[in-house]
Amino acid sequence: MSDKPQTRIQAKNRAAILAAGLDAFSKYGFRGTTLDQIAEAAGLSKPNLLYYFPSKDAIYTALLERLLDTWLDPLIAMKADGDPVEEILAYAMRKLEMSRDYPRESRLFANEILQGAPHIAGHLSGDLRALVDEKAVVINGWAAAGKIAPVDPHHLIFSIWSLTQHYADFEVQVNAVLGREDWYDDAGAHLDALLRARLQARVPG
Amino acid sequence: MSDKPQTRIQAKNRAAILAAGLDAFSKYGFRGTTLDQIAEAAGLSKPNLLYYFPSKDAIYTALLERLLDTWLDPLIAMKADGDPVEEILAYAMRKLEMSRDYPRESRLFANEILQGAPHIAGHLSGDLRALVDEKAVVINGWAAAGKIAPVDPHHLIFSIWSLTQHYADFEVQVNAVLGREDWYDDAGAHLDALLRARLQARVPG
DNA sequence: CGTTGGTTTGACCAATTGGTCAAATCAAGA
DNA sequence: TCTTGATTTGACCAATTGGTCAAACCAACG
Repeated sequence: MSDKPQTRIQAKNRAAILAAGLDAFSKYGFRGTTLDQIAEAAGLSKPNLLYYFPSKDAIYTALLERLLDTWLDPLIAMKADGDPVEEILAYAMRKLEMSRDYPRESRLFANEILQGAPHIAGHLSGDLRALVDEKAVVINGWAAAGKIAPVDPHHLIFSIWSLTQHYADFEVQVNAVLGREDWYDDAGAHLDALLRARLQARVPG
Repeated sequence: MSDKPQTRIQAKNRAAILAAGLDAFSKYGFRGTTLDQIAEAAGLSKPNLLYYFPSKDAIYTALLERLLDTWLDPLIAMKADGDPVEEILAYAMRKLEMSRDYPRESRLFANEILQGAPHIAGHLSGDLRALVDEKAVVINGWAAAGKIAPVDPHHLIFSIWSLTQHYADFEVQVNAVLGREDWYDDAGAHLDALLRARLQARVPG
């Protein structure tokens, strides 16, 4: 994927288009987003927008690829040779940070999955599955060594995904129910206690 | 809300439209769904569809209202006079059952929230918030009485929402990562262990 | 059988959709 | 300054969108 040299104008406009596209696609999904919408938010005319990206699909695909490129980094960073509980907790906290710092990316991903993952189905059953399986082995090893309580590693990972992404994807609901928007620290503390209790549950016998 | 008398044909066609609409809206959201799409799936012509519902919005609204009508039932059913841990666990299991039995409804809700909850914002900060606050008092009471470990009740409820709805909203991803589709029982066992560990965590001191 | 009210449809509409294209404009280096 | 290539735009297009309407159809009851 060699980055072709870009003029300043290209860099600026492509960035503006991707930013506008992320805003729109993350809210309305691929089909619910229009080129005019993106063009206006990016401050460009529609033909001008299509000068930088050949099609609506190209914008969407570019955003998804950029996302997938970093989406798995927090899980990749969970290392077998660290302290098990702290490694898992640190992973959960990194995911929670991503929900705070990149909520639109999280919602873009959620939208894509809701629609049946038409653009990234292969990625899910390929890269993603392989990575999760690999980390499941690590978690199973920790459990076998008595470092954490026995746990289904796949569902543990699903739990971390759901608990953290919820704060980005359902942000509107969280804000409405809590009546405020400064709940991030509370969420982190709650998540920490929840996972810690499960991982350190005394094994009966 | 008096149900007007309906002919058999009306009942059948309205049901077919709502079913088709649920399919489409839950995948593609409001803006990403077309009337032609719904009409074809319902086996009706577009003008015929519009004979039963005055607009696309009316179909969507009808679905949302039908959903909200039962969406909170599991939480409402959580009673203060039961055994705390079992009440909370039973609530989580009811939500998980809803993810299994009504995944499209869950995705419809998720789509609405992702788009910023334009149709149900009032409901979120009204009914929903009131109900959650009410149950938070109950949970706080259980904690104060030493029946469960101290826990942030709002975030505990968010956790149950996210953990359970994840299996409906991200079903495609779960299937892809696990490589199979018969994971419901495992999910239930995992959820049970996770919440139980947290609720029964020994209070230090 | 005829009528009446519920049901269905083909034709149609204005607005919007994703996308094209040639012409015009602009920026910057020779 | 002139030129060249990058950038921008107005005009345009076919297809699709949500929605309308009058006419036709149909089921059932008197």
